[in-house]
Amino acid sequence: MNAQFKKGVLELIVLKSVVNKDMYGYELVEEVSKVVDVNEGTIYPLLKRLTNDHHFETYLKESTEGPPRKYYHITASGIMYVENLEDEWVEFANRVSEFLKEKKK
Amino acid sequence: MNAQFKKGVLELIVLKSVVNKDMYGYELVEEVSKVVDVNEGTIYPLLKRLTNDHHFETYLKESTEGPPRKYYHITASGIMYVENLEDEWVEFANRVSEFLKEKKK
DNA sequence: ACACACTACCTTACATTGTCAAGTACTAAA
DNA sequence: TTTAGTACTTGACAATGTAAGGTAGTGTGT
Repeated sequence: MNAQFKKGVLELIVLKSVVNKDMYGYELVEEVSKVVDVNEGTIYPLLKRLTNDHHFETYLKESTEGPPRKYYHITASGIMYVENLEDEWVEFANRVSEFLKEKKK
Repeated sequence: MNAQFKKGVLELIVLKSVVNKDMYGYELVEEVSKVVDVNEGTIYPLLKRLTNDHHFETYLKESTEGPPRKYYHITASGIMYVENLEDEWVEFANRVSEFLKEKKK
């Protein structure tokens, strides 16, 4: 899978995943992997960035299946950010699709 | 416009543009700009990369409107490469669109 | 003749983001 | 007690787009 295509889009997928319910990192790796190939080394730094930018708040919770989980909760700022990001993606993808369709004629 | 979304996609747009007819750099900057914002500093290094990878061959041609133009012609290798890249992009964009649609429910 | 705008190309320093590989540590099953 | 699965972290690296600057040819207006 082309690594470049994912740039910026993984952020969108992670944010959208967390909008509905708080999730922890390892869970997100699996969730995002259903859409596009991704590995831990990509997701954890991304979560840290989004937290530093105040789009996420975090809290720890014990687990019976391993070490404590760090849960991510989206903030009001995160909500605004993801809505804007989604609009941008849709607009971008549509423009590219239109271009490719034109070229096919 | 989100700079990250463009990663890899500009390459696709440039390649697709040159499939039909040979084009020169400055012309490509304007062509690609119709689809997504882009500047010269992005396109010229990209053209060089694709030429180094033997996806393009180049030749110079005089112009009455300014300095000589460097034309880019796609090679057989370039054709194969762009077809594969387009398939990957379509597959990728569909997966992301599906995911976003799911989240909307 | 001179300045300016437009065409056309190139390059360097930089920022961002994804990959790979390694490491830490807890729980449970073989 | 070794192994597998869960869970988080980090550092060195690669790829690609951006910004800003430079060089040079052609044509227009003053």
